[in-house]
Amino acid sequence: MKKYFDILHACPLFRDIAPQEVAKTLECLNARISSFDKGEAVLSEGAPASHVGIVMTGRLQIEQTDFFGNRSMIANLIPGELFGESFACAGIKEVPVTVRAAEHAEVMLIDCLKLVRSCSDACPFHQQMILNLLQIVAAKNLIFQQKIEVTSKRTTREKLMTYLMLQARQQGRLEFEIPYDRQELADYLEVERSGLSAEIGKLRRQGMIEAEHRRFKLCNFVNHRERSSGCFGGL
Amino acid sequence: MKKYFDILHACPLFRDIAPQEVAKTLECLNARISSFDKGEAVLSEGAPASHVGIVMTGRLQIEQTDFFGNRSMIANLIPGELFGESFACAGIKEVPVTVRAAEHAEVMLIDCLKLVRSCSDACPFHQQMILNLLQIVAAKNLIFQQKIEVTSKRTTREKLMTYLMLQARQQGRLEFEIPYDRQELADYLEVERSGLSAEIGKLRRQGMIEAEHRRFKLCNFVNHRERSSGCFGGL
DNA sequence: CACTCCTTGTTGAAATTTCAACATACAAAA
DNA sequence: TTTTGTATGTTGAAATTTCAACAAGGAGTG
Repeated sequence: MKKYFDILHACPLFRDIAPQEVAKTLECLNARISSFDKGEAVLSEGAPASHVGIVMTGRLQIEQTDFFGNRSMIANLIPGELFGESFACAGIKEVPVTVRAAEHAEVMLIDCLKLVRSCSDACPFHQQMILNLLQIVAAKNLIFQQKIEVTSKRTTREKLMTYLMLQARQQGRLEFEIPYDRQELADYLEVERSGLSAEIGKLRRQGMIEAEHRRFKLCNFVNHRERSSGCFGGL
Repeated sequence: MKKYFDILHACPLFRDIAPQEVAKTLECLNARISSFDKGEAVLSEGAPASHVGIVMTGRLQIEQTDFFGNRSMIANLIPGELFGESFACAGIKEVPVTVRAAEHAEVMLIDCLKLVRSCSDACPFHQQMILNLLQIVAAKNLIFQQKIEVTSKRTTREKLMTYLMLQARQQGRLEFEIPYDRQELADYLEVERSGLSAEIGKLRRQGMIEAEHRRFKLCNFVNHRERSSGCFGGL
């Protein structure tokens, strides 16, 4: 039981809610924990999008099936992670994905309507959770926006450079580590791993970057600024 | 003055707030309207991300400048549209973009902190606006997710088919109209217009779709289901 | 050490996309 | 009517990506 509270406490949905108040909050929200066997659907495509879920133990996968019947994996969820919040908050009727237990898993489900409508005694945790939810969804938004900015570039080289520059900006240094290995980076950039390796090699040979494993360093990367300054109206 | 209220009333941020209460809400939020000349920056890159903006008149553009100094246009905002909400709600310090008036424009700016912290007399509009904001941000999330699903496909053909199938699903029919002309569709799919036209022609000749202007019809598209059923564990 | 597994880099051919250019159709304007 | 402009389709060459296959270098294991 303790371990549940540890996970909740680390979960951004419960940020700034005092540990001793979590239990009360859960009661107020009528949160319940359900168990799922490996392969079992936690949420099936077409089911009402009414709940926010939190992985407590085990591992879940979000899948989507296209018109051809091809199933593709969208995300992999580990304990502490949230799912379904965008669907529930956006007010759509049915979830367009299936969430499945990749191994035996326990999941906490919270009715989003309950969360969103203030309870009768207007408890303050409630309000805090709504703000947390807003923060979480907005942050995810920025992550998506950034991914789109990167992957909208047409060539592997441009995608890679855009990604590296964003990382440098975010980490505030020209030398930094990325959270992906080569295959994962290729997946993120939506390009072929071999082509990515080739492009990294090319940039390295041109002296624009240093790269080994997850550590990158940008060299002759930054001094090209202002190239297009004064180009107003052209956009 | 009346026209401002018309725009606000149509703005999703003020959904379910009675027209006669809007003025009071604005006062409570200390909302103010500012004017900007053409080319002037409404929000400059690096400025604190504290406000949500609503375009009242004119037109704004969201720009981003990369490390090379290349400026690229991210969005085009017309009256009634919101901007800055993801940055403000996600709690990041500085906006990573510049919002600029593309023509003379009036903008309403609302301090997100004021919006998010309940006011002293806990007015109910307040709460409704937070929920509206949550709904808006979550809906944008789904739009991004969908765009990523489409553009993550590797070929023009796959991108196009994925997009058309999603449209068909959303509109609930196999014959439907899309909101883009060819150039705009190519931009959305992140492909070349000429290549897109070629691919549409190919699909048409193969009898899989009918297409003229913005009207599409999917024909031998749907019966390929279940091809990969039973492929568990392979994902 | 030998062996396996895994990550990364490399390579060349095939497939695909981009790019530039032009053809056609249609609508609006003169 | 002619003219102009815009949207769309088409084409071929150049550039790029994908694909399949293999090589090299660790890390871990027996």
